Amino acid sequence: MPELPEVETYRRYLEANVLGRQIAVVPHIDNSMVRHADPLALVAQLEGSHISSTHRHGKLLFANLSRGGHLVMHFGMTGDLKCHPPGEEPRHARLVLDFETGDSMTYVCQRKFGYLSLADDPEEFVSALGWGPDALNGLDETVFAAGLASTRTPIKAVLMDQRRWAGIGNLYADEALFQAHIAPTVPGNELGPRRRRRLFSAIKEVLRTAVSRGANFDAYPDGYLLTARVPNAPCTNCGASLSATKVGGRTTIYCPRCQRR
DNA sequence: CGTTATGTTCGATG
DNA sequence: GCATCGAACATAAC
Repeated sequence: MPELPEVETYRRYLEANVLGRQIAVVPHIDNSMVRHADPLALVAQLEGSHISSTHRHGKLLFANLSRGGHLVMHFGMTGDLKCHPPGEEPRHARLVLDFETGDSMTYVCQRKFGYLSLADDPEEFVSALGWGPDALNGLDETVFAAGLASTRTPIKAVLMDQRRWAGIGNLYADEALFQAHIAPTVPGNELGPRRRRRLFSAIKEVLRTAVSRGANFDAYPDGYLLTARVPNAPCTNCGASLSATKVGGRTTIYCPRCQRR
């Protein structure tokens, strides 16, 4: 579940359920998931801390720890957060926090493509990764235009490149291109000002809408590709059969009739 | 058995 | 340096 809207939903979940509650003990951690930090140091910072605030940049979530530092969470393709009674950890638990108040919260990551870390400063961590501004809160049209103008790479691959701007993955790239009526294979530098503006607006609109619905696909508006993103399904816009292909190495679903080159 | 999966990185090649 | 392609990571579902 982990593109920008999903991670923003996790952030709000932390704010609503975990903020200010002291972590008594960390009964389980998968050391192989910890990057750029010492697992023992991470546990040491977690135990006795409470989360005092949260921050998100692209697909990265940061939890400010009261004893110092930030717990960093990346969710890969299969990450999730879940509160539950102590001792009832979900499958594929990679980090479990037991709170003094009684229950627990688990970071789950089935495929282990995500990672955990400990950072002094969130924005320093982000810039060390070389990532661009947050696609929802930090990306402006000037940067967007410059990012497209400088490359012949297919627009979909450009949208997913975290070094240009952070947070858009395979599904929301398809959705934004669908809403903007732009074919995924168009080279970035072939989009004129008009279509570029339409795409910029579509990105913001799609991300805002997804966040406001808690990244729940079932709650997305009629006409969203993500409500029926299946090869050969009828386009919600024109009824044509949706095509499937690969762009940027990822499965891509689009309408060959309404999305123009 | 083979294929696919909401992510990212690295190496080979042109 | 840039772009493209494929493989790799680890695990499950169909």
